[in-house]
Amino acid sequence: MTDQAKEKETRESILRAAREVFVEKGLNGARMQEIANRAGINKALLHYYFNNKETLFDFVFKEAFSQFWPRINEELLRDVPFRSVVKAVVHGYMTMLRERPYLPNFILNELHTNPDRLERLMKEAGFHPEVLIAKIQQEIEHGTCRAFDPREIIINVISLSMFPFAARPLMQRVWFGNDPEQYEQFINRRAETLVQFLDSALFFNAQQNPEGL
Amino acid sequence: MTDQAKEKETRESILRAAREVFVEKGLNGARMQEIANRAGINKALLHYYFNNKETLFDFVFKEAFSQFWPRINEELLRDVPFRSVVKAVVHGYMTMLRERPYLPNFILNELHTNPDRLERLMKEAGFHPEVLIAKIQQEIEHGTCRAFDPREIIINVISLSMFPFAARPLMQRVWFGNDPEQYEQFINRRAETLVQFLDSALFFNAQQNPEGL
DNA sequence: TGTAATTTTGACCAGTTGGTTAAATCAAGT
DNA sequence: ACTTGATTTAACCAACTGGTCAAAATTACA
Repeated sequence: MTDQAKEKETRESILRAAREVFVEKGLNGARMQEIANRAGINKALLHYYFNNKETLFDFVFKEAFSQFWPRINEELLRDVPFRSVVKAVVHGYMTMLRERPYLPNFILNELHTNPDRLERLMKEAGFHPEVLIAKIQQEIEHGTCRAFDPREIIINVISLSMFPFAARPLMQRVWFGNDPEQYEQFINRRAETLVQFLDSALFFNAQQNPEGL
Repeated sequence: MTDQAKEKETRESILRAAREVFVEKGLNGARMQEIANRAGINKALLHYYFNNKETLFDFVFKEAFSQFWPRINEELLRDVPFRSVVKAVVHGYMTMLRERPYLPNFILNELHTNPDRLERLMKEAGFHPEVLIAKIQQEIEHGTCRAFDPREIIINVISLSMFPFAARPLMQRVWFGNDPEQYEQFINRRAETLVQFLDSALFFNAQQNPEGL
């Protein structure tokens, strides 16, 4: 194996291990030793790749944080109705979260512990809601969408998508006797019903399906 | 001052300090020394009142956790329509969360770090959704409420109530230039609009207000 | 006032943690 | 084979952390 390939491989295994441990234990609970162990390397080598804990955490957190806001630019550029945007966003969130179920908890966890990091990352992984808000307002004026504060609509969509993942340990126990499989099925069904729920909440003629998508 | 009064006062100041520090830093990030400092006492005295960190954390967490599930028994016993129950629950949540804005984050934080504690607390601070589910199902059959899985309805109500508090640092920065006052106003307005939102989502004749309450 | 019980304190400790260092190993080019 | 540079390791350390303990201060009460 070449040098570069090996380097990259080690780096990846470190990041994978770091993600695991940070997600499980949080920044403060995570131990560099454990990350090294899971990556199958020495602790000194860990510091060789990432100078210190903060650097490593920052890298992992940044990666996760970049996925927090809905990705909608493409949909918005095309002239689809807001209703289809909602559907696309929800489905996008749900598939993303099925792959990264740890993400909401991870982000909410370290959200208020280090405001400076947040400030910095907010600028880097920018979310520009102006276009989206304008579209919502436009549909409200046009009478298609119910008249809620657009910011609340956006927060509601994010809340409904993320919270069930963040509160999974609780929900899984209450509703499904702590059976992971049943909860996954529940989440799978939810991808559909959530769109219906938001449809009823936001749009006037909520019985039939939206045309696009 | 009598012994008992003083003891109680010290104990309360410890708990107040512990709540602060645990909420800010999490279980692992919290330092017994800092808790002692904020309580204005010695670290040894802290261990005199609470044997160890776990005991203290358990106490604080348990107190918070007991408020997680909606309190609805009284409303349900009276024969009010589900629509009014939703309204009452949302308002109950919002006033509770205005007093304890740290609660969602705090609970979601330590949710998946210690499953055993969760298991124990779930039994103590019991939530018995059977009655509520039955009521929802009944209204669905009666044609008043849209046909969603009752469990999803409950999760949605909790999500919409709690998430904006859990994600406050983010939301406050994105929408309100990190001005706490503006966010509080936003939350205050939300108490009303959230009821409307759920009304549209769940019930068929969603324009006018529900009769009860 | 005297005394037993409780509350508070400062000093201390053993274990852990993030991080360092100097030396050893390895890969690749010449 | 030799040099050069990157990678890996074991041993180590200073700082910190939760927790202890014996003694001092305070309080309750006879």
